[in-house]
Amino acid sequence: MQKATAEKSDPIAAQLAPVGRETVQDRVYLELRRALIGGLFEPSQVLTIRGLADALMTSTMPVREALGRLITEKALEALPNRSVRVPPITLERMDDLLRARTLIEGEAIALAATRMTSRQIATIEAMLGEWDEMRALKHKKDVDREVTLNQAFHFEIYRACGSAVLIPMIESLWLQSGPCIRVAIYAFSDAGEVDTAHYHRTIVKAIAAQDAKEARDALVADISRPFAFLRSKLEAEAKEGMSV
Amino acid sequence: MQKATAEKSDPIAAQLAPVGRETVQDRVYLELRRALIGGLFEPSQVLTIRGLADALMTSTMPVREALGRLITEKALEALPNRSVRVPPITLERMDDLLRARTLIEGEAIALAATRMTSRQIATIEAMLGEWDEMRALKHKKDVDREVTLNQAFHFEIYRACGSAVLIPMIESLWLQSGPCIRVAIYAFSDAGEVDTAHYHRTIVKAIAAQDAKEARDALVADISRPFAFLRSKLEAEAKEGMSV
DNA sequence: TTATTTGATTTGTGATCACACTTGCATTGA
DNA sequence: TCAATGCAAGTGTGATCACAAATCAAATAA
Repeated sequence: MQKATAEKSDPIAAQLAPVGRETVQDRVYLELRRALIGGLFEPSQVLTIRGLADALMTSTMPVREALGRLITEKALEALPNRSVRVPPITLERMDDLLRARTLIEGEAIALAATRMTSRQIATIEAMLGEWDEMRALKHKKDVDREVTLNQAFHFEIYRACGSAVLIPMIESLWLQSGPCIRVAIYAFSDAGEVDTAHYHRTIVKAIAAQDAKEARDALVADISRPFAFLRSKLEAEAKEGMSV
Repeated sequence: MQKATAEKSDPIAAQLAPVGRETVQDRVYLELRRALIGGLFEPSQVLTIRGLADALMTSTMPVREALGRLITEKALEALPNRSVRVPPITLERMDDLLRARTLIEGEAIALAATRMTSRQIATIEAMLGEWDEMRALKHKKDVDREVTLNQAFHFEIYRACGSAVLIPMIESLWLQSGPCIRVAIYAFSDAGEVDTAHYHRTIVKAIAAQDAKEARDALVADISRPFAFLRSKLEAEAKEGMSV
């Protein structure tokens, strides 16, 4: 019995879960992904291989490969100096990202709206409740939790679209817009919280009714908001920079 | 004068082109990309780091990093055995890829249709002529050249859409559908050539007229064809497999 | 003959090292 | 005082090695 595959005849194997063998590189990659989507790095911040390796308590090898992967999906940027940084925010890039996100995530939610099972719908409804719960005790604004919950809500829907091609593209888009979004949420967290829950409720309602068009519209409104916030902030800063 | 930046005041610097410093890893990555889009690897083929390193005449280091990057953009697939292969063809994946491509490339060409300068339009018109030229001496069917020219034509248009976010996504989609397309072209190269030129002419005409909708429709028809070919081939094989 | 086991080879992963380039700072010169 | 020079620390890249896991083939047992 040298085989690695679990055999039904083995009564012990049936009780054991496969232990999995994820590599250090994968852990580093996923950790950096999490940090980027969560906005833990700020735009234009420069990252060094050895610095990250120290922080993550590994050698440079897994880090450099993870950085390379993040650069190819445009989550990070390779400077001509060969140093790498998280891409800076510009108005053009924001608009570009928003257009791509409405296009692709809109398509994904339209597909999901006609495919989600009642069980899946129940899951995102439960998330709605979790959201209200968090908002109830809003004495401390827990931006991290807010971001995480928002991500979980959206991807629970996207997963249901059934497209193995669209979902990675959406993840890439979130990776790219993560740093921007965090800046927007920080700047407008008070104004943002209320509306987010409202839009999410609209989305759930539309999906429950299997109304693809309504779901898409609600989603577009949801993801457009932080971009609009950020845009107004950037424009204000630009104007201020002019006058000073 | 230690500075690396070219200075206008220096009469010598004005005549020298920057030498550039692309890494071995980049060359390996681009070479593998080219091979994948061109369909030089066949679906389900397994690739080894040391094998590629020998073929490319480098050490394993640049190759493994390039493979990692290609895996993150789904151009290659990491098996649980930790070996990597080019993804196999399935009907579901084909439909998935086609849907994503019509969605995103359709949007890109619609944007390009309203933005292309007369100079850019002249460029793709010239490509049309090149296509006819190649078809004129079709005694030997040069599939490589056909694939290359087709790619150049499409990306000349996509580049004009002005979206730094959409273009890399399109490249990723071509990377993923490259192996499938090559199989389709090989199987139906005789039937394919004529129509390709026709659709490309329609596309150019629509763009020249700045008709975004017509351009999108023509593009969708163009990229749907090889997928439809491949689909009929796969279905035929599946039926054959049933009866045998 | 067929199934299992054993051993040799191949393969991916991570660590370490050498080298070249960049960057920052102190020193030197006008 | 200010710019240019030179040195030192830091950083990315590629090569090589050690190790564990996987694969394949021959040998053995049923």
